[in-house]
Amino acid sequence: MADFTDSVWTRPARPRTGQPTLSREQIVRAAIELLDAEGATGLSMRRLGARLGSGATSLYWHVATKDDLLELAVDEVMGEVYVPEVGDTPWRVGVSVMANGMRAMLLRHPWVIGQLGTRPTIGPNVLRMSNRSVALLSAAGFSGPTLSHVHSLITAHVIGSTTTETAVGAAVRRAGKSAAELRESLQPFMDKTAEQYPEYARWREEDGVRDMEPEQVWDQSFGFGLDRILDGLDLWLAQQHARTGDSDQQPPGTPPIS
Amino acid sequence: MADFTDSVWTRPARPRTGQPTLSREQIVRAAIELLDAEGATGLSMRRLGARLGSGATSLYWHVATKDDLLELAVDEVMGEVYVPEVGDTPWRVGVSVMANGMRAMLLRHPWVIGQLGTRPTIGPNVLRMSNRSVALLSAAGFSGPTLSHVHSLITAHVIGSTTTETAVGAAVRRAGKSAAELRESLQPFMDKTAEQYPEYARWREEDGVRDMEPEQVWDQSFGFGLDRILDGLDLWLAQQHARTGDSDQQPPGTPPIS
DNA sequence: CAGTGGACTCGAACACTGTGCGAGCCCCTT
DNA sequence: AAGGGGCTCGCACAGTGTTCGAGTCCACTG
Repeated sequence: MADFTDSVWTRPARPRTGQPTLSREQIVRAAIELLDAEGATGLSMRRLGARLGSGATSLYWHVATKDDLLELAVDEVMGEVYVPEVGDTPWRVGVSVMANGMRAMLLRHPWVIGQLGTRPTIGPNVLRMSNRSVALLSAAGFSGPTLSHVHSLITAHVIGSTTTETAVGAAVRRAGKSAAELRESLQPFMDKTAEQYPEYARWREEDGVRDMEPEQVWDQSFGFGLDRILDGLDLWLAQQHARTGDSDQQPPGTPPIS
Repeated sequence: MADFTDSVWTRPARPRTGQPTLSREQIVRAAIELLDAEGATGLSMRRLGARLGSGATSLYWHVATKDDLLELAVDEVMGEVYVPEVGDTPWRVGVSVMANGMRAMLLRHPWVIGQLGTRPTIGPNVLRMSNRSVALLSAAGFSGPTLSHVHSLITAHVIGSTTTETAVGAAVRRAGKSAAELRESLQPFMDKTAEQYPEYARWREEDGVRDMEPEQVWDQSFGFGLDRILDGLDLWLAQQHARTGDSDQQPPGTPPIS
């Protein structure tokens, strides 16, 4: 049984010599390509081996198990998200950049979502991100357990909203139609269930979303949520300041209402 | 290829006669039990069949595919979450009850998380929940696309925060140790990486979480985030009211700061 | 009452999956 | 020249989801 202490990250990497034809980095990169192209079900050791021009079981010299490979792949793509250096921008902007960057990355690699619930991510790139995030939030005026909660709140919003977005993305892809066509073909079913759910139906008529690009709607929804969260956090900071009574030193954030 | 139009919910159920030994409901219930007990990897058609005392392939008469079965199972457990009737409580309370209920359900059935990113959930119980939620938010003063965004924001917070929570839950379970023991055994690794990430390390020392029950920390984190979100939404409602100028008619919500 | 058809169960089989094992290759060191 | 370790890979095993066709049983019709 795999102990958590014994994970890809805690175990020492195998020493390398010579010029082997395969390398861990190469395998991870190829795995990511395969995952991007065909989703989580498209990745099998045999197919990955074929893609690399080698036997399937050769991979096991460089990677202990498929699960480890996935963990490596997740951390690798986590490295794609940029988190601003502290002091470069107001904290709201810094957090927004991080959140939007992480969302964009999850949309580029939708298979990551399915991995996040199965094991905690503690790879170097994730830790690097966390480090930056902590710096950002610490400078904003958060500390102790609250800082942790704020970090969780931001990433939870990214993960949560992206989860539902990739879900319908997957459906659209499976159907092989455009999102609009799919909604069209789903219409009769929705009409039928709408009869049972009056509130839902009433809202569906007036939502005024029918003639927008789906992408725009997602972006808007994500941005709206993030803004509300940041507003709520700003409010909390203001209250905290009022309570402790040091009203002379402003936290380096933009005011909640512009 | 499975069209989305052709899903478990749009397809008519098979007509039933006689007293067959298997039923769709029974299969779904057993599947949920298996999933709860052993996680997503523990569910296989053969094992499910064995549990029900029947052949594995008999299940395919009642359920078109394993994917369909999972969809049914997800919707089934979605039915466990209670969403208050509109008017019973202030909207903040109503939303809190819904969010906490959904979180509790996801923690009871951690395998659901892994399903949410792969396909959209449009089962009857989900629709029932959405209907209630729409009613709640509509009464609170949200409408149009914003209402949709608010609904997404709430569920995203539930899904996102539960995702990371179940992730470490899975690790704890795999390790076969308690959460405390696991963190203990992970300590040397964390210490080593902490050297590289100063901010992270500094915060880890002062987070003051080390001697709390992990469950309490999760609860606290979730509650903190939800409160910030609700504050942000209340603020938005207030601004909206100020803008449209009807200051006499208060929305039926508790004030943002008590 | 005989018989026909449909609801339902199930075993065999197919094409896959992740992974362990041991044989073999190649190059570096002694 | 001999050895050994890094590395590749074919075979095999246990298990997966799903298809197909044969078989059972019951309700209805002629």
